[in-house]
Amino acid sequence: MDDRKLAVLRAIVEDYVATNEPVGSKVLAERHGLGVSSATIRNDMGALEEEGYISAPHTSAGRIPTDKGYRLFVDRLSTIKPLSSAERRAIQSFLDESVDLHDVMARSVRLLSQLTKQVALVQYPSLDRSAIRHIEFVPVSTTRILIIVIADTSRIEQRTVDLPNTISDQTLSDLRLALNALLDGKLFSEVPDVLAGFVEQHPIALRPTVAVIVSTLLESVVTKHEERVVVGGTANIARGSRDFGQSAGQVLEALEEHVVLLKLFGNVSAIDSLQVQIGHENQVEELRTASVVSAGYGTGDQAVANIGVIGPTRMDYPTSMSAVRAVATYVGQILKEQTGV
Amino acid sequence: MDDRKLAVLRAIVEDYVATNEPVGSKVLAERHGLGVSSATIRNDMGALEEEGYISAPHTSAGRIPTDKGYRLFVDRLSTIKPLSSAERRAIQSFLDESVDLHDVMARSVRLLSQLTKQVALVQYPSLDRSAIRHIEFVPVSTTRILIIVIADTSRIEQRTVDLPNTISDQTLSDLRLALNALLDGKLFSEVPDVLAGFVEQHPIALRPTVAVIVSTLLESVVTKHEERVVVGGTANIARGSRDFGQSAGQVLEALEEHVVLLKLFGNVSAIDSLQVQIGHENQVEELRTASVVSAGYGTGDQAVANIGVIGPTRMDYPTSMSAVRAVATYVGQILKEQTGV
DNA sequence: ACTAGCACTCGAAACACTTGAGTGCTAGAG
DNA sequence: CTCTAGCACTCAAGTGTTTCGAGTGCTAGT
Repeated sequence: MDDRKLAVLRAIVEDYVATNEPVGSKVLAERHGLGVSSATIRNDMGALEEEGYISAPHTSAGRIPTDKGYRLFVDRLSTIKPLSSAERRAIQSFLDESVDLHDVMARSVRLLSQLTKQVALVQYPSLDRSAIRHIEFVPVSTTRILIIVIADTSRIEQRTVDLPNTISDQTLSDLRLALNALLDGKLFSEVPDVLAGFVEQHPIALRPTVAVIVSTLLESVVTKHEERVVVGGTANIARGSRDFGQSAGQVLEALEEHVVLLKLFGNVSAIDSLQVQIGHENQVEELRTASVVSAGYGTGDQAVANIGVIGPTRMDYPTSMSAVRAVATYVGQILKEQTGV
Repeated sequence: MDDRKLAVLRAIVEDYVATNEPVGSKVLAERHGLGVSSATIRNDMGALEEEGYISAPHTSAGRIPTDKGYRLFVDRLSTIKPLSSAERRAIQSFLDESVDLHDVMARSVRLLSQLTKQVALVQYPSLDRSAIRHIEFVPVSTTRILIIVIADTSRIEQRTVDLPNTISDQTLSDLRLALNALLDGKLFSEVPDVLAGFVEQHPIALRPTVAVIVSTLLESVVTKHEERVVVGGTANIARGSRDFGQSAGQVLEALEEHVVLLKLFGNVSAIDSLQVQIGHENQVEELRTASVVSAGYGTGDQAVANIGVIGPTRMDYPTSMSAVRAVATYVGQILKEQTGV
């Protein structure tokens, strides 16, 4: 593809993102130093339109990039804009103040939405990728206990469970020791295998009780564990209200469905790998006019969850990408500091 | 005040809430069975306007209620519409499926926003009103532990802390037992008093370590504990976009500031007491065009936090009030079931 | 005390008209 | 062969004007 045509496309994208107005050949020739006249640019634009990279809302308006145009821009024309060192410091110090996991999540989402002026999405560390650090039983009454599972990613799950029989403090304590010995450091996904046969190792009188505890444990770590996602900066949707037009409500609605958000992220992407989904490329019907920029984060070399932003396809990709990458990196670091050895 | 004038006011409020159009004397006479002609109603409307209960956007439009008008309506003219038993069952069964505190909060906020078509706000149980159920230490490395505080309201706080010296499992266990013995059942607010002098009871060699633990504990339960609030149904703002007009963005923005939300709720209100703040009555500058309906909830006779909805002053108060009350009651019940004895 | 009738007001919708940015095409220059 | 200048054409958006009608306040009458 012609070099100048690419330059024209880049100029169109950048101008449109900056002004939110369809961009015409004239301003392009004047303000973007392409060194050719508007007529020449018109020819190139014609060709670009032919090939599907740009389109005109109507005859007498300028051109706007299509999803395909943005895709080419992201893939070949843009360089991820590095953050200023002041920004980096600001991010780091803001996240450093977090006292616990919720705080880290809340601060990241706020940070990201402010940096990008988009809606930010932050997924809690996925239990599928967490290991057990500790299990605790807290007696609530003689036949009722609170089971608490602490993951190495700082996530804490709790379940209340009613026991068929009363249980002594001593037995409970023994059970706790036994389970911790077995499960400490094990991945959540390994738990069912490790616990196979565990119930049968106990005296018959105790088995119903142990069975209830084990099944609740299994339920909380494998079957029914939720993926949690935090959303922030929804006000940014209303702000640039032109972008989503009438469908702003639909977008907001979709963002309330956490299932949708997870679908949007797809699988947990590898650490440091930026993923960009433009417009129709994402999996969610209602969000076909939106783009998602996401990255995985994690404490080691393994990613534990995703983080990202969602906004109109007309988005400042270079900035969003660098912000997402930076925040993902720092969140990983903080988490490592808080939970690591 | 004249009975008929009150009836007219009620009709205006109900009609305006239903149609979102300024209501004129004619439809009022025709559709609300007041048994008098439009001219008579015009006279009454004139009087009501004089007294500040309604106002006209412009000469040739109908009237709309003022904040003062809504206030009178809520105080004297409306009866809280009871929910159908089907609705009650639906609420109960939906909340019954919750597995833990987060789940209860998430489900309540969703439920409330769907029932009222407004933005729902649910505050996590306030730590100020919680007591300690259990404290746990999980060693992360030889000089680093995770402190976990479990409240009787199911809230769990965690902090990672670096110790000045290594600590043996035995010492840690002793410490845990001692602290639990001291603090179990104590209100968070009582903790500082109870722990006064605790450090000094330990051998000098241990004191730095104990001091760090105690100060972190204090910090997490008193100084720096957050009030957490969940917001849901923000899409409802965009939906009836006429209501907030251009300022929808501002409203969304305000709702992202959790400090603002707490200010909005004010103090935790008593259990079962519905509170209604109309328009300018609330404490938040940016939300002067919004009304808040809230109630306290709790596991016993003491409320532990607030729950409510926020929407335009033009809101269906009877429905909102009954929904808020019902959800508050059920949330209290569920929490009691999950945490209680 | 209520109602019928009437003149008046003023926003909203409809319409015609103008403006100007942007286009495609063609002919000519380098 | 590539670029540029010029020109006729299109069409959204803005502007001014007109019409329409819902709603009002007032007055006279029952």
